[in-house]
This record gives sequence, C-alpha cells and structure tokens, in this order.
Amino acid sequence: MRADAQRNQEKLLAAAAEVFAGAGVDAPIRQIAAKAGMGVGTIYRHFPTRSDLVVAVFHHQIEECAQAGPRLLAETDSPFAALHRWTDLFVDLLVTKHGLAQALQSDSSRFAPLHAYFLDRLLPVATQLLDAAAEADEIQPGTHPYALLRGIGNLCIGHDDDPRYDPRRLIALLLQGLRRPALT
Amino acid sequence: MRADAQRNQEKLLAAAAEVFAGAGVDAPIRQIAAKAGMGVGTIYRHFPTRSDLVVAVFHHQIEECAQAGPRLLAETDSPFAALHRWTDLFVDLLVTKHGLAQALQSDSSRFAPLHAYFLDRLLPVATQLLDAAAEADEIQPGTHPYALLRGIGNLCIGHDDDPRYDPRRLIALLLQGLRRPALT
Amino acid sequence: MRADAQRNQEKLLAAAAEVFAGAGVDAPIRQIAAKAGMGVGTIYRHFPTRSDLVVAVFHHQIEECAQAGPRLLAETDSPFAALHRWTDLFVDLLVTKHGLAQALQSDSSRFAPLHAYFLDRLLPVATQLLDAAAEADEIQPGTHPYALLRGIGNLCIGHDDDPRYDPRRLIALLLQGLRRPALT
Amino acid sequence: MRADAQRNQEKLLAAAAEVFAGAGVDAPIRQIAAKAGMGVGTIYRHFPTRSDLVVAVFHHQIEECAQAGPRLLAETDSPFAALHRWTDLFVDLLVTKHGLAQALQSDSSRFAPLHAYFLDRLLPVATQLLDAAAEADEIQPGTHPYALLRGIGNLCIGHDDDPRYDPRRLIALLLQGLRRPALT
DNA sequence: TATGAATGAGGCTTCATTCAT
DNA sequence: CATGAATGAAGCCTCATTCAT
Repeated sequence: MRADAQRNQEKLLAAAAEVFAGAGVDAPIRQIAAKAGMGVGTIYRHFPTRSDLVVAVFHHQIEECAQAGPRLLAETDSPFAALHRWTDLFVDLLVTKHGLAQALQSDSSRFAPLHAYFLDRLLPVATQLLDAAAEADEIQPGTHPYALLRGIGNLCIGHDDDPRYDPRRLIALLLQGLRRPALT
Repeated sequence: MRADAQRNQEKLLAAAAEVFAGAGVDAPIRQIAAKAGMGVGTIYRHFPTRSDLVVAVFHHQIEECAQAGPRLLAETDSPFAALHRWTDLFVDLLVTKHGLAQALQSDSSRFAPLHAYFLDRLLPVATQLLDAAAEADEIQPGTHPYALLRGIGNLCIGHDDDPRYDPRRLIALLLQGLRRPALT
Repeated sequence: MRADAQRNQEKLLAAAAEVFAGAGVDAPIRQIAAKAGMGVGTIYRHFPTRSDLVVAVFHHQIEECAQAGPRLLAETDSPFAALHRWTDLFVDLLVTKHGLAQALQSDSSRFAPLHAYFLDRLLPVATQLLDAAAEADEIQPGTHPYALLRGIGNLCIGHDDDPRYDPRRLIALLLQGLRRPALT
Repeated sequence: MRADAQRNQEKLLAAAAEVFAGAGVDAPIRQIAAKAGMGVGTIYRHFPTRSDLVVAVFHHQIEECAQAGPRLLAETDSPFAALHRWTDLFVDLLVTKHGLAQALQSDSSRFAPLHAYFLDRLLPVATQLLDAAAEADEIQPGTHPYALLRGIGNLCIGHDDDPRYDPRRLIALLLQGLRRPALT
C-alpha cells in the first residue's frame, strides 16, 4: 500500500511538472488532477497550498543543482570556471522546468515557501562559488549571490519565445563582466 | 466637453499607471475605474482591450526613451557611453513604470500590441546604439538588440522586492561583458 | 430648418430599418445611431422607447398594406382571391422588413405600441377580407382574423434560414384549408 | 453520491424547464440556479453551454414524440389520420414545453446542437408520415417534412398570449390544405 | 483515504439610459 | 437641439476550495 501511495505521488508530481511547463504555475488544479488521473481533493490533501506542490515538483532538481556546486568547485582549479559551469546547470534547471522561473519571479507573497526553499538551498552554493572566485582573484568582489541567482533567473524568462533571445549568451556576458581586471 | 474628456482621460491614465504599478497589469479593470473615479464602461469605451490601455499608459515614456537614443549618441564621442546612459534611461522607464516589465514578459498573445509598439520604437534605437559601439570597436559585435532589450527588461523584474537585488548593477556587468577585449 | 429635420428623420428611419433587418429589433441603439450618423441622444429625443422607433420604422409599410385590402377586394369578384393576394402583400411586408415578424412575436410587454398599431390597422382589413370570403361562401367561417394575422406572421419567421422552408407555400396550404367544402 | 447527483440533475432539469417556460430559453443562468437551489457552477459543470442544457431539458419529450410516429402509423389504416394525431403530439410538446418553440426559431448559431438533435430525431418521423400519406393518396406530395416541422413549430409561438390565437386550429387548416383533391 | 460535486466569489464585458456641454 | 461621454446594472463564465459520500 505504501508502494501504491508512492506511485501515486510520483504520478502527481510528473503531471504537475508537465502542466506547469505547458500552462504555467498558475494552471488550474483540476487540469493537474485530470492529467494525474486523480481527484482534486487528493491533491489538496497532500499539498494544501499551491506553493507546496510547486516546491515538491521542483525539489529534486533544485537539490541536484545545489549538490553540483561543491562538486564542480572541487573538480577544477578555476573557481570561475566552476561558477560558469554551475550557472549552466542552473540555467538548465530553469529552462527545462519551465514554470520555475515564472514561479520565482512571481509576486513574492504567493510561492513564499518555494522562494524560501530555493534560497535556502542555492544561496549558500552561489555564495561559495562567488567567494571562491573572488578569493582566487578571478572576479571582482561585491556581487551579492542573491542578485546573481535572481538575475540569472530573470534572464531565463521567456527563453523560448523568440529565437533572437538567448539567455545563455547574456548570462555569459554577465559573468564576463564580473571578471578582473575590470575595464572601464 | 472636449476639455472634460481630456481631463478624464488623464485621470484614467494616471490611475491605471498607479494600479499597474501596485497590482500589476492584470489588475481588475474595476480597481482602475474606482481609482479613477469613473465607471468601468468609460474605460472600455476608450480602451476596448486591456492591451490598449497598457499601451496608452506607457506610450509617453516609451516615446521619450526612444527619442533619447539618438540624442545621447550625438552628445558624446563614445558610443559605448551613450549606450550605457541610454540603458540607464531604459531602466528608469522599466522600474518607474512598474508593470511594464511584467507586461513585456507576459504571455506574448496578450499585450501583443504593446510588444509591437515597444519593439517598433525601441528596437531601432537599440540597434543604432549597438552598431555604433561595435563600429567604434568599443564592444564586440554579435549581440542582437532584441536580446539586449529583453534581457534588460527581464533583469528589471522584481527590482524592488529585495534590497539585495540591484538590476542596475547587473546590467552594468552585462554591458561590461560586451566590451573589448574579450577576456576568456 | 424643417426640411433638415425631415431629412434627418428619414435618415434615421432608414438606418433603423437596415439595422433591424440585419441584427434584429433588439440591436444596440448605438449601432443605429452610428449608421444614421447621429448621436444616441437624438434618437432618444425623438423616440423615447425602442417600440416608438420600431413603430415609426414600419409605419409606412403597414399603412400601405392596410390600404391594399379594400382595394383588392374591390378589384375582383372573388373575395377569396383578394384575401390570397392580400396575404401575399402581408408576407412581403414581413419578409422584406426582416425584424417586423420578430418584433410582433416578441414578448408582448415590449413593443406593445407596435402590437397595438399593427392590430389597429390590419385587423379590420383582415376581418373585412375574411368576412367577405365567408359571405361569398368561398371559405368556411369561424377563423378569427387575429389568428390568421398572427399565424401568417409566425410562419414568416426564419423565412430565409433554410431553403427547405418556404412560408408562402405553407400559407397557401393554410388558405386552402379554409376553403369550402371542408374535406374531413 | 451517484444518487445525490442524480437527484440534483433532475432538480436542475425541472427548474430549467420551468424557467425556460416562464422566461424563455435566454433566461439568466443564475435564475435557473436559484430555482434549482444550487450554484451556477453546478450548472456549468454539467452543461457547459446553454444549448447543452436546453437539449437535456427537451430530450425526453422529443424522444417520446419521435417514438410515437411509427406507432401511430401502425395503429391506423389512414396515414393521414396518423399524421394528424402525430402533429397533435408534436404541438403538445411545443406548447407544454414553452421555450422549445422559441429555441427552435432562435438564431441558428446558438442552440445549434438542439436544432441538430431535434431534426435528427423528428425529421425522419415526419418524412415517414408524409410519405405514407402521400403514397396512400390522402395528401398531395411535395411538402418538405422540414417545412412542415418548422411551420408547425412557428405556429406554436405565442400560443398562450391571446385567447384568439389557437395554433391547433391553424395547424388543422394547414393539414386540411394538404388533402386531395386540391381545390383551386 | 480518495473522490469529484457543489459552491460562489470575482473578473469580464455590453449596452440602455442619462445628462453635461 | 444635438451630441456622445459616462454610468452601472446585469449577464457571462471560471476556478479555488470545501465537504459529503
């Protein structure tokens, strides 16, 4: 029976992820319930607020991304390179799980738990990477990790609306701008 | 009556701007009508679709911003400096008129006229500035003006949610990243 | 100046007739005003209620139809033939002035003045024709003129929706059914 | 729950039938919801469009009427008599379920499903009856069953507005007019 | 425990009608 | 007088959320 419940949870999370990607994180609950093959009541039982569901949906991905930070830092001699590669993973997270970027930028009161979880896990990672790069004198200091996360998150919005818009390129420019020596 | 109507229009646009700033461009029409002290019908008469109203609200600002581009370019010897100062004005537009950034990022089908107007006016300006800077060899070529506009627009989202997030600093870094010589 | 007013009135009535034909007698007043090139206030001034306007629009046609009855009766030896030809004119009125049939069947409280005027003018004519035919022993007695008018009116509804539906043929059958000797 | 829902459905259909009869098929959904003692959402859940509701309300009656046709034809030697009795049932349907006649006459785009269902069930019946009567040489051929249905439907409009108007008598005359031998 | 039926608040939009100019 | 701007009631419809089964 536990296995059943497990299976159901996964079906729900998969359905929610799909719907969030297709219709945004404000998609009707009924739509998710329908795709998951269950009643809306079941969803409300497990995830009383929409934010709870969103957190659950993005939990794994955020976790993986968080864990990649220290690993990348250990794997290379250049903290800046590690930072760069980590932002790539972060962007993957945001553009693959369409809906996450939207949820993160959304009116802060809604999705507050998602914000909290997101920052709780990723802010230390970004801090570590930035600090390491600054200590190695590869970048100028003074950029708040929060600003970096949020900036990258914002740049990922609408990533597939128009071929002229390539968030990775802009992010690369942003990181380039961090490098020393600063050009006037 | 013309004078009255004129006054009303202005009251409406002011109210809409205020409401858009406070509650986003999806705020209920009723709320705007209430703030403007008029019936909803009056708004629908002048602006049949929400997008029409949004365009009207942002029209002046966009216009001013567009006209500033060539002027700045003429005023300085460094096209890059002109570009930088123009992006400052552009950011002013986006952060002052809170709601514009949101509207620009919003699902393209809604607010299509706003998108069209926005690009119609500002894309040529951004193109001119980028081209001039590239020709002066101050920046590397290859950045699409559309990407720049949209990237800056995205970076301005949520500009006042958190003091740690300063879009101007990120944009400065982005522009810095455009400069020659490119650092690896 | 009187001539001007006259011209305006006619323009209004023509516009109303056209709109009634195209969009029914419940068409928005603004639509009529727009087609007539005048403000809605002007229409309200001359025709305080919608019914007043409808009456005015159909006045001429109803009048002509009413006057044709006695003339047809005088022109022929067969009152039944006169009746038949008169119903043809009546049907012309209803199918040409699309909207009249609709208005006549419409919820009796609205358009009451139209009903009143319509019956005031046409009921005596229908009565005269039916009585003459009955007295000439061409039709069986006992059919109320009101029922005949209304029945024909109803049969004209939707006259152009479907080629399979031909009100004139049905009306011919109805009149045929009135003839003597009655077949069981 | 199934039992409850069933009961609710019936309450809704009864309320809708009553409201349609009293206020026409364009009556506000809220009014129906109020009379049924439920929220508007419940109605929209079961009947997404107004037409769906109208079809459901008239479904049983139309079905019974359709089934009566062949039975009447089998019960008598005179196809014309069967036709006459069937039109009586048809008129019962239209005058009892006030609102059906209105809906059938209404602008074809709305209530299209009702039109379709109505014709799908009743046109074959009318065809069979007319054909049988024509083959028995009791009526003249050449009347389209669609025209007959629609004509009778139209004649039933406003059946209770005025005591002078008796649709059954007019319909009897219409059928009489179909009989052989045709009188000039 | 899962379900999905029911509720009803809330946003949208259209016009009939009034009335200031 | 003519105008048409403004009002706001009224209908529509969509979900978020609750709760009986």
